[in-house]
Amino acid sequence: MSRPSQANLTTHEHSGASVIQNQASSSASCLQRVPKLLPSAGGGKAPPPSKMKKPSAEKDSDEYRQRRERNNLAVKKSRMRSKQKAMDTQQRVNELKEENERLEAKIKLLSKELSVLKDLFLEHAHNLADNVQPPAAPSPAPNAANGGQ
Amino acid sequence: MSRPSQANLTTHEHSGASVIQNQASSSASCLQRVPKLLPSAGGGKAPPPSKMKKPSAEKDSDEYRQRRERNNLAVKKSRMRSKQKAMDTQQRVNELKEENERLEAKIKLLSKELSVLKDLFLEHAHNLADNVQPPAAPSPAPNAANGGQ
DNA sequence: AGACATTGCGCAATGA
DNA sequence: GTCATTGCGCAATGTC
Repeated sequence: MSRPSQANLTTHEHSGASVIQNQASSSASCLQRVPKLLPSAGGGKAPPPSKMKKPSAEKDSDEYRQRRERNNLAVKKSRMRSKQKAMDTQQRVNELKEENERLEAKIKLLSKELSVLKDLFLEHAHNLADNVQPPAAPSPAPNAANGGQ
Repeated sequence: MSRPSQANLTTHEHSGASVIQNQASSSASCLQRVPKLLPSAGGGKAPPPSKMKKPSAEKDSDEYRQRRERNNLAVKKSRMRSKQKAMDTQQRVNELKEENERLEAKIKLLSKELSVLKDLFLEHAHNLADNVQPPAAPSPAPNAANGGQ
């Protein structure tokens, strides 16, 4: 479930080949400059360019390559899960909204039922009061102006 | 207006200096990292490394740099909004859950009320049935009504 | 001590 | 044409 097929990952030509660079094996090959990052700012600091964490070696190392690949996989997985989670959350919102509507409808219905019963009760009470008192003259005033609330 | 203060961006030490790399320095001719991408795979193509979309020029162009910078800003903005949206969605879930609880509590209360009223009704009905059983003589024998004889 | 997971960032392709 | 989105790799960092 977590990993469909990482075999494809290695292939992974997303679109147009873009930066395909292969350091292959032999020959250090140092073409292509990588101007990445900013050209330093004016007022900022002036970090000595001759500073690199990686002493040139390490990068060609097989182990480095392997670590990178593993990390790339991990990153991909993590991002996938992140997206999935987002979608799940969105769906949850929809479900909750639906349930909310259902509950509100139910409340409406119960309220109505309650209102009817209360009215019946009131009517009964009036009838009883009126009937018991004057047995011969039941006043025909069944209903009154009573709001449900 | 697009760049509030790129001075900081350039410096941009979000955590700890990260990848500040400058290709314009002496020494270390070409050890930048470019091994990007994977070593091709089984069915994939074999992209000749000696092929670059960017004829070396273009990249040094001021316009290129400018475009990149602008895109970087756009990317940042987009990602920020994306995260914000995700958080909003999560919060919505919480709100909806709260409201759901509220509604359910209300339903419970209404149901209880309804139940009580119904029970009262049943009780009354039984009483009536017992008392009104004999339609001819429903009155419980008035004590002094006909005692004259 | 290693391995995996997260996160910020830049690049490039694509969408609108 | 510009900006917005998205997939990807890299590196730093966090967690176990």
